[in-house]
Amino acid sequence: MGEGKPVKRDSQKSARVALEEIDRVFHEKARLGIMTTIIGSRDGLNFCELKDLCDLTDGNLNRHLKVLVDTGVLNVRKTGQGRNTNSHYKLTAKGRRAFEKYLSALEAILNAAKNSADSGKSNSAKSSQHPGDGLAPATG
Amino acid sequence: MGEGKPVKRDSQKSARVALEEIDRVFHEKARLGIMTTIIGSRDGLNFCELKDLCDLTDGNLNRHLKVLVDTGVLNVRKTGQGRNTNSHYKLTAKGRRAFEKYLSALEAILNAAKNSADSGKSNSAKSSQHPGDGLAPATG
DNA sequence: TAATTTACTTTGTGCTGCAAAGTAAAAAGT
DNA sequence: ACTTTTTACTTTGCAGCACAAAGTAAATTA
Repeated sequence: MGEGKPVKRDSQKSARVALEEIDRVFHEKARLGIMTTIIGSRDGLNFCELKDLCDLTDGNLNRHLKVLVDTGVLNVRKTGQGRNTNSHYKLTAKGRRAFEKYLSALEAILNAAKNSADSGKSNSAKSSQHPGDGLAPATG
Repeated sequence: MGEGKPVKRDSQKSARVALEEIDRVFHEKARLGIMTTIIGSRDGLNFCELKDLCDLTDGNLNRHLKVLVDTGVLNVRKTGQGRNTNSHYKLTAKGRRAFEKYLSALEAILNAAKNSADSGKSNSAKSSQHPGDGLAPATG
């Protein structure tokens, strides 16, 4: 027993384990937005709806969707041609599972960080109680 | 006009707002690890400690620390020379505030995503058009 | 004192995100 | 009818970033 701060060490460890579960496919602003948008739609969304909801440029959205399709997170169904093209994107079962795993990892990191933030904040005694939800702003 | 799912829309909206608060400086695996590690230490950590705790290569750690220092998130204090160099990194007040803001944004997105995931779950996910394609488990 | 180790720093490369430009077809204007 | 505009994407080019290999400086060991 030489450990002074078991709580902090625990946080670090779980954060590190969770960090390994962070899937780069999801850990990207634009794609995180796409996923958060599409995961709530039962029947998927088409290009234009996504563009509108995610506030991305055409090319940018297209690229990220391609990544998500190529990794099997989404599937596409394209109908029509030219101006009438409709590309309908939908979450796959694998995609959902993978994303939920990512979310779990994020949650673990978040909790670890909040916990650590608490313990590292004060300059003197360790008050290891954490406010349930909001992160208290730093003092100075 | 004509929205049927207020809960989902709410989630999407808050997720989108939070997405804008996602600071690229923190939204990167390695740096997230560094931050999560260093935020729990009252007096900061030196290069070697960070290297050990974050499991990063020298060059990689150095680069990310540089980014964090250059953006004013961390400050460095270097003593000694050559093999005796000791680079001590510590969170700045600004850095702490910024990181806590990032964490809050992450939390909002996480909640929105979880919320949306629940509402979008029911009948999708089973019928993928491209089965069999493995989801790359990007663990590296 | 030559080789090794420690504690970083610099350099090179390949990938990724982003937006501008391009394409195809329908709709609108003349 | 035919030219222009709009819609719905796709392709291309570039800039920036992450990562690791190689480099540097000094202390320690053989």
